[in-house]
Parts: sequence; C-alpha cells; structure tokens
Amino acid sequence: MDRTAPPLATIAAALRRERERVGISLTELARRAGIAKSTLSQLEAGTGNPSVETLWSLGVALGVPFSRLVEPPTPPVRVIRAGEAPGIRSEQADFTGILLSVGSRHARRDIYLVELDPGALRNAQAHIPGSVEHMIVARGRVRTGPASEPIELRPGDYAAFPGDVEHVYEALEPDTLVVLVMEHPD
Amino acid sequence: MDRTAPPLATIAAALRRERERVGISLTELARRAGIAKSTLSQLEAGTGNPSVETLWSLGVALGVPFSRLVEPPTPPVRVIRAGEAPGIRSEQADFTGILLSVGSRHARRDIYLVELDPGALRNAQAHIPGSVEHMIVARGRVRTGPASEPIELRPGDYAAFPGDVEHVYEALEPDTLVVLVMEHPD
DNA sequence: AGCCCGTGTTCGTCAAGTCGAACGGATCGG
DNA sequence: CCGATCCGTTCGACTTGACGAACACGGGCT
Repeated sequence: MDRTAPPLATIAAALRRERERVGISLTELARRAGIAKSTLSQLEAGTGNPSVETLWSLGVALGVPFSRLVEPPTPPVRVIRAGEAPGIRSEQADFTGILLSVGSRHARRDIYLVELDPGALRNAQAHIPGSVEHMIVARGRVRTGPASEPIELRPGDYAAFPGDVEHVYEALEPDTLVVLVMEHPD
Repeated sequence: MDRTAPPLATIAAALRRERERVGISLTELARRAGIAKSTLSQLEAGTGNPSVETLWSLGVALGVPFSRLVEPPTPPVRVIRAGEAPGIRSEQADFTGILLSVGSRHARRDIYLVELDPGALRNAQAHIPGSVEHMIVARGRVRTGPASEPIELRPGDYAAFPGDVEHVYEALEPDTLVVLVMEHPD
C-alpha cells in the first residue's frame, strides 16, 4: 500500500468501481447505505473527505471489506528495498520495525527458510490461484519473481509476487539465504 | 473483518494500542500526524468519528496500514538452529527449503522486517491471547523470547514463542536484522 | 406532445469534526 | 519551594461534512 498518497482519489475510484461491479445506481447505493445521495455523489466526484462511519456503511452496502475502499489495488509485484522502507522509529528503543505485509484472514501462510546456491535456476510451476509469495533476503543475492519479470533482491529487500504463475528463484551469490512465506488462499 | 461491528470503539482501541507500541505520547503523535492533539484525545476516548484524512495521517505517523486501525483485533518456545534443520525438507514444493512453520487457517500473519541495535532492550507487552511470534535472524545476533526465558539466536536461526506474554527483543550486535512474523488468531 | 419515472448533480441549512488555547496534574531541577 | 516542561483533557470558535430539496437530463410510456 502507498502510505503517503492521499486516499481521496482512491476512494472516489474505488466507490465507483465497486458500485458498477454490483450494478446498482448511485441513488440505490445511497439508500442501502443509509446516506444522502448528495454525499455519495460528492464522494465519487473526488470532492470531500468522508467520515469513517459514512465510508463504513458504504462498504457494508457494497459487500466489500473496508480496506478495499481506501487502499489502491495492489500491483502484482511489490518490492520494498532495504533502507527505502516506510518505517517508524521508536523513541524508547533502538528499534525500527517495518510492516511489510498484512496477513488476511482466511489464508494460510507457511514459513520457509530457503538456502540457495548459484547455478541452479529453479522454475516453479504455478500454484493454486490466488497464492502469493513473500520473500525477504537474509544473506546473498537472488533473482526471483514471475518468470516474465524477475527482480533482483539484496539483503534486507522484500518482494511479494503472485505464486499462481510460473516464477523463478536463482541465487546470484553462494550461500544465499532467504525467508520465504508462502500464502495460500482458503 | 467484521462487517457489522461499529468501528468507533475499534478505532479508539487500535489507536491507543498502536501508539503505545511505538512508544510515543499522544501529543507527539498528534504533532507527527499534523492534527490537533484534542482531536486525537477524543478519538482515543472513543468519542468522535474521524474523517478519512485524519485517520490516514495517523496511520502514516504510526507506520501501520490503514486497515489496522479500523479492523478489530482478531502458544511454548520452539527453536530451530541454523543447520540443525529437522530434516523436513519440503518435497512437495520444487525447491529445497525448510518448512519452519505451517500456517493455520483463520489466523493472520503479518510480516515485519525489524532492525535492532544493541543497548536497547525492548520489552513488549502481551498481545492478544493466542498470538505467536516467529523470528528468523538475517544478520547479527538477538536475544529474544519470553521475558522469563530468553533465547539467543544467530543468523539463520528460527524461533517461535508466545506473543501473549511479556517478551523481549535485544540486539547483541550492531545492525542486527531479523524477519518477524506475527501471528494473531481470529 | 405531455407525463412519469429514473438517473446524477448543485444548492442552502444544520450538525459535527477539527482546531487552538487554556486548564489541572505529574515530574524534574534550581 | 517554585518555576519549567512535559503529559492528557476540556472548552469555545471555526470549518467542514452530511442532509434534504430543488434542479436538469434522459428514456419509456400513453
């Protein structure tokens, strides 16, 4: 998710997109959500800054989770480079924690520790639809990602990419160590 | 996410929880988020219905995704030393990795990348019951685990310990880097 | 044509969120 | 002991979002 972008335009686009997906009119959605249609009109126009209650009721009426309305659609491949991560420094300790990925319910995440050595290019077949792979490089360098657009990762880098298409792992240095979290939808 | 629950109390609790996690004061958080501290005070008291912009800026200042603030919050010590892997090499998958932990359904796992420096012992208070923390050391050395029985981990080591009791993180070397997977039951 | 729904927009009014200041309390240091 | 400096809360003034009514537009019908 983009942590700095103003969510105004995102909400406007998401509301219109989800409403058209359901196939109801602006008036009808406003009625179901229990808000004035003028309010909804302004929201879809990108004008305005809804309260949480207002946006929540719209999410309920649309049958989509709240976060769907405020977060931009996640790109298939997401990379957070070491040091470029949006983090927050704690005052009380020399502690910097970066939230790389938020786990959804109704999905299982298996944690793997993977050692790789150069020369062995592994082509992984597609897993079940909707699966996502999260990779954090501990040591060494890897080239990974979808077979069509591999990414090079260095220590501390994080990447998430779809696991339901063919993808690759290739170590670029000896004794490469990565943490791999495989996410399977229920 | 609960589609029907009123988000007011949830937001209040989440704001206070996340703020205390970061370890800053209400005044300081308000300053960083660029909002009046009176507004934040009312929000944490459960009074009020923040606008999206207000809550968004708080999420940015806290370093947590937006959804963490609106969604309601929804384990003995196990250590696997590097090289001492329990032989369960994944055969179903097409890579040679060590399956450290199998994710259960109906639990969310958030992935963090954490940088630590020595000298600062961080005491984390208990999280919600049933939560588990998984830690893999990428670089450096850490002493972590329940406050009553800390463990020393080296690069490649993996440990899982309960997160619903008081626990500690302490770096034993400068520039220590760990991958932390926090598991919250639904 | 005229009419009646439906769509989504714009307008004033009212309530509510946000702001800044002032407040009481706690802690530290001269 | 008392000023200084934090903390978090409460108060009034201002700004803004939410509401309802009136609006213009388009299509289907008699």
